[in-house]
Amino acid sequence: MTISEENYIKVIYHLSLVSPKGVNTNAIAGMLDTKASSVTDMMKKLSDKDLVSYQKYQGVTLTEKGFHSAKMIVRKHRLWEVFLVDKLGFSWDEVHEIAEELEHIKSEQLINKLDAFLGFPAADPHGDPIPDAKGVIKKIEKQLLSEVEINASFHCVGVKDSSTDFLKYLDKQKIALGSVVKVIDKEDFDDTLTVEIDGKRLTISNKIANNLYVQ
Amino acid sequence: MTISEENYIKVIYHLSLVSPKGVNTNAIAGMLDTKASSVTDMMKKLSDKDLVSYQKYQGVTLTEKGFHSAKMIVRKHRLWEVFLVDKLGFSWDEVHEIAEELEHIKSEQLINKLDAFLGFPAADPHGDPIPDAKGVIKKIEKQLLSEVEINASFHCVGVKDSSTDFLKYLDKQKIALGSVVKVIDKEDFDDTLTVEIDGKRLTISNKIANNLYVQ
DNA sequence: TTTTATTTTTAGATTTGTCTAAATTTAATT
DNA sequence: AATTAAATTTAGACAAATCTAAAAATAAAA
Repeated sequence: MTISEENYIKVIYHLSLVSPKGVNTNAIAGMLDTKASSVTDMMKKLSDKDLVSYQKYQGVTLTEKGFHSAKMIVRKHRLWEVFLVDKLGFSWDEVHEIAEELEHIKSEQLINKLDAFLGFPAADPHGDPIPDAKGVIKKIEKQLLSEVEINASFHCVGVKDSSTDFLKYLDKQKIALGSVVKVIDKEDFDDTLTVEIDGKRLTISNKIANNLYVQ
Repeated sequence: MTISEENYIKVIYHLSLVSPKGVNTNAIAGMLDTKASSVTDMMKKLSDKDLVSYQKYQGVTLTEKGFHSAKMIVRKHRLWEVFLVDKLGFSWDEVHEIAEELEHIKSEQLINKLDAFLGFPAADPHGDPIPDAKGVIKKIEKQLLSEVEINASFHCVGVKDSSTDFLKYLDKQKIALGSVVKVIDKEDFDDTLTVEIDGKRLTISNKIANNLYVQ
């Protein structure tokens, strides 16, 4: 697979999680910042290689083969992110772009040795699960902070939105994966939350709460 | 720079060390397993980018800019090799190909953090020096084992030939960088050496001795 | 159910890096 | 110095991945 093909497969994988019945041409084009016509061209090629099933105007889905390839790319991306944060000292908002390059390095031996070196981590720095060497993904039990009951305690296990702005906000508020959150109160009008994080009281907008996973 | 451009620059760099007056089109084509006409095309492009100075039929040399780029690529290649051997447990004959891919990852911050993580190594697993962040290369004092005087002791500091076969031969004979070598005798007829390596006596052909650096 | 709007695909062009085959230049040999 | 050989460059073509503009199909609205 070329880097370009891998990028298409990866995007189709992520979009499939939201629309499992078939991914739209325009949606793919939007994610890859390319034109719909380019997507159509590539779908024909990926279909010839039996990585996607594609019928004109009907959207695409990954084949078994394409699904497995996608998970291997995601595995590589997330393992490299762990390496960058845990070993090299990058912060969690700096690693995505570098991992976008590293995920295309080919050697399977490399990624399995890296996995071992990192201690077989279950999740990347944003809390997203890492597929194992066979492609198995252990689902992480989690709820959005915006949806949990009041007066209960949780700990942060992941973010839904990994944008730099959101991650930097969390850093500023000293919220990290593993932090303990107790929901004190929820405002009826706009769903603003009052929470206690690692003992400190804090007010959190619904938009924030809607992007933070807890367990 | 594209990956292809980087590969050309790197090859010109290595060939320049042997022919500093100008590198031949055919020599480049040979190293990159491509055709002379492709090299000519690329030389025009690299010349337009001020990475090489090129005049028809006269061979090419690197400009200041090209020279610096080359050293940064070599730096990345060798640091990744150290990572693969020291941290992931690859053997020294397995790392070249993977490093060929890793050397094209773009982030400067990444490579400097990797350098620090590895403890600012001076040389890669084959004994080749690693340029620092500014491109400075500390020359490693070394001689070929085939050229040293008899009855003196040295230690192995590098290999000239990094082919799998040669490296595997050294592994088999338990010769590693750091091993202590004493030259006992040299056969006049074919320059075969009798040596003592880490205490064990061994007979070594001139071809071997001519690919092993000692200090 | 037409008509309109949106989405998707086709057709043809472009760029990058490569190739083959022919032409040109330089080097080597007689 | 003339001829032959080798190296290098040019010209034209091709595959991969992309684009624009036009055509076709599907979905939405009147």
